Amino acid sequence: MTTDTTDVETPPAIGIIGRNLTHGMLDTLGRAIVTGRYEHRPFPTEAEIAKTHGVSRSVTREAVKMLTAKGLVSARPRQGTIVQPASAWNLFDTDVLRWTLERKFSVELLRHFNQLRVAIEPEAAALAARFGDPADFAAIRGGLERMEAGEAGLTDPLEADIAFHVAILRASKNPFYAQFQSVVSTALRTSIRFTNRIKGRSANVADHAAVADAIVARDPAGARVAMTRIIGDVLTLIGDE
Amino acid sequence: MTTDTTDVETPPAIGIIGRNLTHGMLDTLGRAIVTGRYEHRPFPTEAEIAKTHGVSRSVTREAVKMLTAKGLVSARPRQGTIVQPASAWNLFDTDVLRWTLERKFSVELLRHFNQLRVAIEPEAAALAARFGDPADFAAIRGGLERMEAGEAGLTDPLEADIAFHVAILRASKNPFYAQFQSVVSTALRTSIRFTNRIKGRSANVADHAAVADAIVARDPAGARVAMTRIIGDVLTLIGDE
DNA sequence: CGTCGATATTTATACGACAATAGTCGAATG
DNA sequence: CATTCGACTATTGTCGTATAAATATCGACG
Repeated sequence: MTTDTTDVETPPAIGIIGRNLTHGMLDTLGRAIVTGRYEHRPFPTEAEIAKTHGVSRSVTREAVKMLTAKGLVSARPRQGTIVQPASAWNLFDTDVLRWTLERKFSVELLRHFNQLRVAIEPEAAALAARFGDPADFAAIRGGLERMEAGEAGLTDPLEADIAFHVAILRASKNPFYAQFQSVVSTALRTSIRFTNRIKGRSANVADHAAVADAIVARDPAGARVAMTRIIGDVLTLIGDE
Repeated sequence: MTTDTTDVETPPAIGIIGRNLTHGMLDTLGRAIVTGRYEHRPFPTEAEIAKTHGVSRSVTREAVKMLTAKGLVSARPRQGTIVQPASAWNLFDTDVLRWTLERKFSVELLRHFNQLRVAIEPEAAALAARFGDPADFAAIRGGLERMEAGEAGLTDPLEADIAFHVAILRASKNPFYAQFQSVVSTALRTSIRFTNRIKGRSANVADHAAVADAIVARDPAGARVAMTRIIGDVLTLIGDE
């Protein structure tokens, strides 16, 4: 009946990943798409997916619908489900971001991350200096103090670093900037593996303090410059510009 | 049976919007959520949605799953579907963006748009100057020429403007920047209603030409400055900084 | 009064059936 | 021989129902 396509497909391993079958299928299919498994092979039909993975067609359909919502695929009757070009994918979706990381943990991806950060974060710092409220400042200062504590090995410096940058994004009071929390977190988490390896940095707490000081002093231009220095350093480290 | 909640819900109007029932439901529910209809009211159960809209529960489930994929809601057994805080929404999703626009076409939203653009586009122009290829340059020049033609009323100057900015985003050769095509397009489309109203601008073709020249001349810094001027003008027009 | 269990509610999963749609291919016709 | 129209078919779209799992609520009991 269904042509024997039980070749290299993921074994009937029922979705162990997510919290339910649908999320498991979503994860499996999403990773397969981002990995490029269906670049030279047609995306299977719903019936085939259901059969090869040992789930019902309902689960399959819901997973495919979620992939559609994330822009990875589109479905039309009779034509089947087709993988969309990567340009149509919603890269800021946390799932897509995770799958992308698992695919290629490359320097190129890291450079793209930081090319984005060098645009976003200085402006975010400037906005934070203009619109941040005392609670935001407290969060920023908190991240900074945890970074200092991390210098002494008391806390995780990476998590403190992330908290610092995320606090600034939130302090910008612009919902679009807040969207970059996941991207920046991911970038920092993956960045640490490289930057720590390339150079014994970490002692940039002073730079971070300069950003915080400028923000609290309501100095947008100063905050922008100080933040640019932080990320510019990272970019030069990984060989950009 | 189901408590009489047929009050102000959207009438049984079967999804006329999308290309099928599921997309119609997605659009209806998404717009309702973004509009804030369920801020002070619990999100209905799947059975209620299916009943009030006259569709099957399968259609409802698939629509809810797509909303989940976009971050608007989360569902747990027995607890029902709950609307997520706006900070969890994927604002860069084209659907969410559209619904957001339909909700509040406010100056505040326009300012948020352009606060994002002032961060993204100058860097995109700089990247385009470094990594753009002849085909990209041709697209940028094409948009510029269409803008000039638009000056004479030959073409739509807005669409030409959009094409110009989108071409630069694509020329950055960074997939994250390419993601902003929809945001920038939307921002420009809505911006025109305000900026044209506030001031008889439009004669900024010279500024755009300066950006294009710098990019083609492989001058990243010049491109960045020139692009900053374009968007800075818009920001001052709408009263920011 | 507190803790534990029964119960009910809601999503999660499953299966089967039919409808709608749109490629494909063949036949009829000019 | 070419062209157009129609039947066929594969695939998603929609529906209804049934069962399972999870968990909030409430009542009973210690």
